[in-house]
Amino acid sequence: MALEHALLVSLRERPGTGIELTRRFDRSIGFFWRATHQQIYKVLRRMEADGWVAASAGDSRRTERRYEVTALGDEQLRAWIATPTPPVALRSDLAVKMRGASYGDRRALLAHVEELRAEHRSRLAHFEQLEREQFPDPGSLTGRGLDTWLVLRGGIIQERFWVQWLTEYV
Amino acid sequence: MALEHALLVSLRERPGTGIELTRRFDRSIGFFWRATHQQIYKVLRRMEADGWVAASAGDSRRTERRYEVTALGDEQLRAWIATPTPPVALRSDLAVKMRGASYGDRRALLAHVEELRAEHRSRLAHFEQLEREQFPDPGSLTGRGLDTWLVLRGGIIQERFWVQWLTEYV
DNA sequence: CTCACCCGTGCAACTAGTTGCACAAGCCCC
DNA sequence: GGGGCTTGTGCAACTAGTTGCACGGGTGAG
Repeated sequence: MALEHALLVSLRERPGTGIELTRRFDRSIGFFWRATHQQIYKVLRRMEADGWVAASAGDSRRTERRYEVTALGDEQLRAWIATPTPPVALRSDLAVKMRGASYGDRRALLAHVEELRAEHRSRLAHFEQLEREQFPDPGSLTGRGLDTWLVLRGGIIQERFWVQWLTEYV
Repeated sequence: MALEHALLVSLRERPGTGIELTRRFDRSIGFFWRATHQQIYKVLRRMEADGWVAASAGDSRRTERRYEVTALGDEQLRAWIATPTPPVALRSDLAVKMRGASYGDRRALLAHVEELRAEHRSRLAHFEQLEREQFPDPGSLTGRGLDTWLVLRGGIIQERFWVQWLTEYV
């Protein structure tokens, strides 16, 4: 149920249209919450109906709708952030395959693991580069900048988890 | 779509009833794929209809149904393990909350993070104990034992990821 | 100018998973 | 040996997310 709230966070930072939100999700929050544009449009409509966000006509096209957070939406976000979060487990097809390797083609699985490891390596490198470029001095951060950095750190550490695990595997 | 296949893996190791599978999911595979008993019963019925598994009457109660993998199910599992796996991202409410901390009660969030960190710490300790007890000499493992150990390693490394990240946070 | 293509929005149908509850069989205690 | 409790199976209703497609309004090439 976090998609609504992820959208609220994004819209609090800056109002935007459906497609803009979709693109913002390709970075930062998107490390930890992925969504298709269809899902985002659907949820935005519902949030509008519930009064969490308000839409205004955009300027570039007739059909464009620019959303911003209402007072109610703000309150909802605040309340949600205050509720405790149960720890969620990662769902990984790959882990299931590893566990069942005896019942399939072990050699082929190893090749896939190798590929995935390369992919995670390059994502890790990408994230680390982002960190160097955008947060050269993390010690001085506060407020939203700090929050963004901490989530990026989560992305980096997560990629390290993958690289380390898959390296043990191969 | 991995639940079917996770059940196949579990049933290949040993035939079992719905409730037994539910309990097996509380460990090992369950680190990476959690499911409620309702979901498991539903999927077992579908798999039976599709001919992936066969049910026989259990001994302890009239209604008990003991499932085992058919030749077709085995083939499906083998084929699935051979298909490449797209990398899936972790979905984390907590990350969204961290990212939106400016718009809520930062102090309360920190307290929750602290709690979750303690929980991950204790799970990590539990997993490490399992490893010591059940795999005193990992170097000598092969086949299914090796697979089980490697997945447990994934669970351990994942918990370390959480502890590390949340420690950076607080 | 206009036609072909692209882009942003969105609907429809489907699948996966969750929540809440029901029911029957065994068990356990008096 | 009967009444309440627990356990295993499962249905029903709902929510979240995915996949595939449609449509209308620009935009740019000829």
